[in-house]
Amino acid sequence: MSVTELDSLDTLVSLAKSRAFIYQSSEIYGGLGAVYDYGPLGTELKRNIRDFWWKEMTQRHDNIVGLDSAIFMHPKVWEASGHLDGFNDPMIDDKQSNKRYRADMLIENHIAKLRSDGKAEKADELQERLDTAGSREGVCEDLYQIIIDEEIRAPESGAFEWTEVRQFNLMFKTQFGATSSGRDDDDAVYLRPETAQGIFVNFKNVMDTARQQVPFGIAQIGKAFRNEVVARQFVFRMREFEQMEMQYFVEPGTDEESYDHWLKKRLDWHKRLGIRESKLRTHPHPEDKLAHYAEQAADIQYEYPIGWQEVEGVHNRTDFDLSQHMEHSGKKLEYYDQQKQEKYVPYVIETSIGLDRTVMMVLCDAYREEEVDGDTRTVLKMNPQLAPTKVGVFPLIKKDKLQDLAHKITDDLREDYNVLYDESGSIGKRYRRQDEAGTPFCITVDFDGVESEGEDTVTIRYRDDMTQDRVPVSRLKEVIDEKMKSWKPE
RNA sequence: GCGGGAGUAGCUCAGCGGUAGAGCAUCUCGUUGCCAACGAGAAGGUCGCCGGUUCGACUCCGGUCUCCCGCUCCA
Repeated sequence: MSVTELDSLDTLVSLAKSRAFIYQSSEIYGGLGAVYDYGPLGTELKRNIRDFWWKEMTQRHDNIVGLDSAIFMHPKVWEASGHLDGFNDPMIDDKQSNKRYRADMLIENHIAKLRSDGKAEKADELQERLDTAGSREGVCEDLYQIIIDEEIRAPESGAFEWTEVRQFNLMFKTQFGATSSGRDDDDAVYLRPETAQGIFVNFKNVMDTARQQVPFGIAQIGKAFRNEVVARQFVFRMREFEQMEMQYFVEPGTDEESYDHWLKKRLDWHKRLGIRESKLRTHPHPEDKLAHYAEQAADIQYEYPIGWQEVEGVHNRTDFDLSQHMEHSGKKLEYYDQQKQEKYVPYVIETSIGLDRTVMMVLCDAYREEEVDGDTRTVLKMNPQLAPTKVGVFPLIKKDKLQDLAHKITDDLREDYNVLYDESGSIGKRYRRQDEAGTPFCITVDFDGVESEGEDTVTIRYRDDMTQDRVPVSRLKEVIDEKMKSWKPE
C-alpha cells in the first residue's frame, strides 16, 4: 500500500478548515492577518493537548504548581524584563539589498565616521539633531530627514534607496482606563508578549503562600501577543498565540544540571505525545544567538512541511528576571535556604512551548494519504488520547433495531468519551469521514450482533489499519481503553 | 518590508467583455447487509473589497485587503 505524508501546508490548511479544526479569523470580513480561530474539532484537539501538558507538568510533580496570571501587567514589568527597550526600534530598509537597519544606529555610525574624519563640528551638530529627534515631527520623520539630508548610504550595498523609517513595536500597546485619551503614554499598558513574566512577578507570592521550597516550578498556560514583523505559515507564527510555560527555580550552581534534565524530559514528552522520533530533534542555540536573558538555550524542533522549526524552547534564564524585578520593584525576591542558612536569588530553567505550534505538529505528524483499492484514504493517525472525537457509533443501516442499540451505546459511552452518532450515508463513507477527523474507534451495530444468541455484540473498527474486532457491548470500554493505552505512532 | 504568484460555492478548481459552472462535501426522501462509488430532489456565490474604463465588468485598468512562495527579520 502506498502511503503519502503531508507535503504542503496548503493541504493542511484546507483540511483544517473543511474538517472544522481551524478557521482564519474574521474570515467574512476578508480575514485578519496571522490570527486564527479554532473550530469545534480544533478546540477539542487543542484542549486535549493542553490537558496532556498540564497533567505532565503539574499533576506528576509534587513541586510544580500552577498559576493563571492576567494578560495585563504593570508597564514597569516590561521595562524590567527588557522587552520595552529591546523591541521598540526605528527601522529603515535599503530597497536595493532588502537589508533592514536601525535608523538611529545608521546615524550614530555616520557621526562616528565624521569624528574620525576630523569633522567634529559637523558631528556635534548632527548629534544634537539626533538627540532631539521627535521634537520637530515624529521620531521616524526626523530620523528619516537626517538620513536624507546627510545622504547616508546603506553600509553594505552603498545604495541610497531608502524606505521610510518605521517604528517596530513588537508589543501590542493599549490604554488602561475607559476615559483615556489614547495619546497619553502614562496610561499605556501592553498585552504580554510572554507568559513568563506573570510567573516571575508572582514568584514571591507563590513562595510565601504555596509552601514550596527551592527547587520548585510554576506552570502556566495562557495567551501571549507579538506584533510579528513577518507573521506567516498558518498557525506557526501568529500575532495572538498560546504558550505553555514552566519556570523551574533552582539554586545557582545546580542550574546546568537542571537544564540538561528538563531538556531531556521535555523531548521525552513530545515522544509520548505520539510524535514520531525521527521527526524530532533538539537544536542548541549558539552563544551569539542567545536571547538577552539566556545563558543556555535549545530548541526542540519538529520537521514540519516547511522544514525543521522550533516547537519548544528550553532556556537557562539565570537570575536575570528575578534580579531585574528586584531592582525595578525594590522588593526582595530572594530565597532563604534554612539548611545552609544562606540567601540567594534562584536561577530559572524555563520550558516554553507554543500550544498552537504543537497542534500544528500533531496534525502534520498524523496526516496520511493511503491508496486503498485505487481510492485515496485521508486519515489523521494521531494519538487516540488527543483525538477530538474518540468514538463514532453507527447503525449499519437505518433500521429501528440497529438504531436503538446504537443510540444506547452512544449514551453509555458519552460519560467517558467524546462520542459521535452517525447514520447518514453508506457505512464506508462514515468510516472515511471519521478517518479525516482522526477518530480512532468506530463501532458498528449490525444484525449479526443483535440477532444472535446471548449478549449483543458489535464490531469495533480501528482507524489506523482499518481492521475490526467483534466484541460484546459490555466490553467496549475495556477494549477502547486498552487500545488507547497501547497505541504507538507508525 | 521587498520581489513573485494567487483570491470564483464549505473544500479543490474551471470559465468568460453580455448579469455564473464542475467534482467532492452538506441537507431531505428512498435504497442499503462493512470501507467514500446507488436513485430522486434541495440548499449554497453581491466571482475578496473600493474605484475607473465601457451601453454593459467576475472578465480590462488602478488601488486596497488577505493568503502562498522566496528573501529579510524575529523574544
